[in-house]
Amino acid sequence: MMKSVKSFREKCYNLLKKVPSGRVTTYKAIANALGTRAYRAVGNALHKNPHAPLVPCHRVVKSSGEIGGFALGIKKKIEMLQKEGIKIRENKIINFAGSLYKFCCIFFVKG
DNA sequence: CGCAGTCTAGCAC
DNA sequence: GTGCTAGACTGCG
Repeated sequence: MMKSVKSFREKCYNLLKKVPSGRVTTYKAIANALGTRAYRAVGNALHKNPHAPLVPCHRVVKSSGEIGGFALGIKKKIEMLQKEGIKIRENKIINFAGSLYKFCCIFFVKG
């Protein structure tokens, strides 16, 4: 069905780009911000992430506080996050709640 | 701990 | 062009 649906993915990347350094977000937050429940679709879009350096897909983690996955490898994702100031133990974020970033502001302020 | 739900992208026919 | 499968998740039992 030739779905010219670039809105979903584009929005995903757009939201992700709004995530500041030293902060992380969850797939749910993105899906929720997009107004959908396709957490997996978000991860899928990020896996194919055409905006690799443009979109910090490594700043996206699971809602459980785990890293989740990464096209280049979980370890790489962790190292990148740690460099940004995020503390990670094994495959889980320590200050997850503290490093977690929400798209609330963009929904209210719509910057 | 395991199953079901939800959406998009890619491959096959 | 249409249909089916897979995938970086989440919530409930």
